[in-house]
Amino acid sequence: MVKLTDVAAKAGCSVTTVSRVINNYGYISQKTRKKVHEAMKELNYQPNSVARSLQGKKTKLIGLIFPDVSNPFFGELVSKIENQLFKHGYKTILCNAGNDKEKERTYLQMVMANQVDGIIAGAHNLGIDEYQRTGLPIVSFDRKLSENIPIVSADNFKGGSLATQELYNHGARHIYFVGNPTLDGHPTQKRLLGYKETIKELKLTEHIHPVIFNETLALKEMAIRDLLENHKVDGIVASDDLTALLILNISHDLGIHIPKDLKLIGFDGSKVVRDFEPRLSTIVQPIPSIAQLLVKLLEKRIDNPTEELDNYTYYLPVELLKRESSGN
Amino acid sequence: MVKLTDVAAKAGCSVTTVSRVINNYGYISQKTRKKVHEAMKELNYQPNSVARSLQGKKTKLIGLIFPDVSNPFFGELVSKIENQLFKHGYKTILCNAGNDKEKERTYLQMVMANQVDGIIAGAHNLGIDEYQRTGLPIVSFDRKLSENIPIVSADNFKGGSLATQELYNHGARHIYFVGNPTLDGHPTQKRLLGYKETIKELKLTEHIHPVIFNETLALKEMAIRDLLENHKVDGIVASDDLTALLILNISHDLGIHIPKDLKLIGFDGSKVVRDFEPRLSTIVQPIPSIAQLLVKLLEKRIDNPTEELDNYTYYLPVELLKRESSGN
DNA sequence: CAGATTATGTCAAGCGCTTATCATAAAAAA
DNA sequence: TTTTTTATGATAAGCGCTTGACATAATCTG
Repeated sequence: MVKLTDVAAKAGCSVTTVSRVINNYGYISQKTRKKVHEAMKELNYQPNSVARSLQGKKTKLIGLIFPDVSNPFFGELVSKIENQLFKHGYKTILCNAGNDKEKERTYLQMVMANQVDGIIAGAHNLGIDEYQRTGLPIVSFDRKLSENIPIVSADNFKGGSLATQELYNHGARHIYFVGNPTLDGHPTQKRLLGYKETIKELKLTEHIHPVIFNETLALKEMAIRDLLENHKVDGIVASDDLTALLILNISHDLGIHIPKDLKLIGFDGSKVVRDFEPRLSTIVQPIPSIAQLLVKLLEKRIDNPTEELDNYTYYLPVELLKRESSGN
Repeated sequence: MVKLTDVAAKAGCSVTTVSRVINNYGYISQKTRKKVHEAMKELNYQPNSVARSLQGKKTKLIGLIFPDVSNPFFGELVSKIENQLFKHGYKTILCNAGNDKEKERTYLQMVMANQVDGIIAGAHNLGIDEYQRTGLPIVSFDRKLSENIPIVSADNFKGGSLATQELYNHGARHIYFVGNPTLDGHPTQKRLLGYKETIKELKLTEHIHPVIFNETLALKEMAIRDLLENHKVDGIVASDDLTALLILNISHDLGIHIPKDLKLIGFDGSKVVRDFEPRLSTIVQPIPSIAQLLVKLLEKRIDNPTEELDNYTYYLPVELLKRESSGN
């Protein structure tokens, strides 16, 4: 482990001088600065960030708490966030909290113990206060944690509405909402509300068919099969793309033709799904913008924790991607 | 920030005693141990891991360097690894290196500066020596870095072979390998070798049609379109599932029926692809086992850096998932 | 009850780095 | 040349925690 004193020795100056170069304060001549930099390079010196942190310097670590990167949407989101963070000089500590309260709690403790500079919260198994109690700068994705924690989210309501309207425009009149029916501030709730409102405007009857997120594949398939076989349905707004894909597949098995017999639209629009299932219409969340804004807000909080923001709620515009499945 | 001294005060004992219960050494009565634990709980105390690390204690941080979690395969792999690490008390620092040499290098520096206990290397833009030079415990996924760095990988050769044989069994005689053609130790190379060997055994002619990983979607599509339109082909071994999906889609566009006109098989078998594209035959990598083994080996290295392993190369068995696309 | 064992405390050094203070030296400005 | 300004060094304290050395109680054993 090469350390500060080694650099000083190599550069032929005092540790104070080296520290001055690194932290850029006090008087330093160009000549010594160069000498020091050369010594650092030659020795391949990296200031021990652990020791620096102990002085109260920033750790440049951010805790990312999300459900699961094996889900393509979260995978892409986390990927973009990590990239943004990197650009701003931060390292990412990743937690896949799944729907595991205990794991999320433990991680919260862990990242605190590691003196992270802030947290981006995207999994929401825990209550507000557990996050609040960390005393750390936090920004939230897709769910309101508290008044003073900024929340970034796609315009889910608008998305639900757009999706419903799109199916209607292509002739669907028995339009179901299929997906997570929970009403507890989960992001899909707003999608549902957008659906409901539009259904009302269109003077149609609302139909909600629950397919729970955390269920096994088989149970989800059963629920969908039940819907397709036993209900009069000619349009489906799926709460997310994966559910939509399931519907696509099962329809095919049952000989239901999409979009002739059934019009379908998903939600999320991750790149993977867009690129590799080109038949599926969907509401696209602006993942790169979400990532950018989350990081920007978090950094603002970190640099100035007390400053009030002029806005704590950000709804980023979604986009309707029209493809075959909705009737195009 | 509640600190050790606060706990000591609360528990009515000395810092030494508190430290003794935390680090579990020396003599401690059950009574005091309990008192201390209660004090810690009441104050919601977490030992400052930064300060501990400075004493040379483990940081319990692991650097994960992979191409990109927005790819479903890596998403799932990283997810499983993170879970394993968590079970073993480690936190995960995530780096999506993409194919960016500079970013990978910078991350390597960063994680060193953060005193990580070890690295799991899955992106391979850099040379051996840059990893070697870290002096950290390392395990590698899918590529040989050096003699003394354990490498875990699926049995890609066997996979390539199985895939080819499967297409043959269903009647294909003009079997192409489509994907990354590089020959530099990239994991797909072994898949290609498995294909080649089997083609030879079957007394067929080998055909390799390059579709480069990092190209844009449009260019990949062009390459595939060219293949399907201008070549006599009735079977395709794709180097990975995403390429296979592309082929599936383009075939459909061109009115080529799979599996009647063309038999197709992919590679990777991430859960997302398996669950949501049930038509696709593929060679399934045992992601959970890979994750488990990587973590197990890394921990072994961390706990005993000098101990020689009895094996530095691990090929985990792949599984042929037979579905419609290959002719079932 | 003496001696061993167990339990706790006090004190101080140190992990690698930052930073303030004070002192001194070299260069630039007057 | 004298005064400022700029550049560097020596020294020490401290971030929060660990750990060893040493001392002193309290408890247990035979």
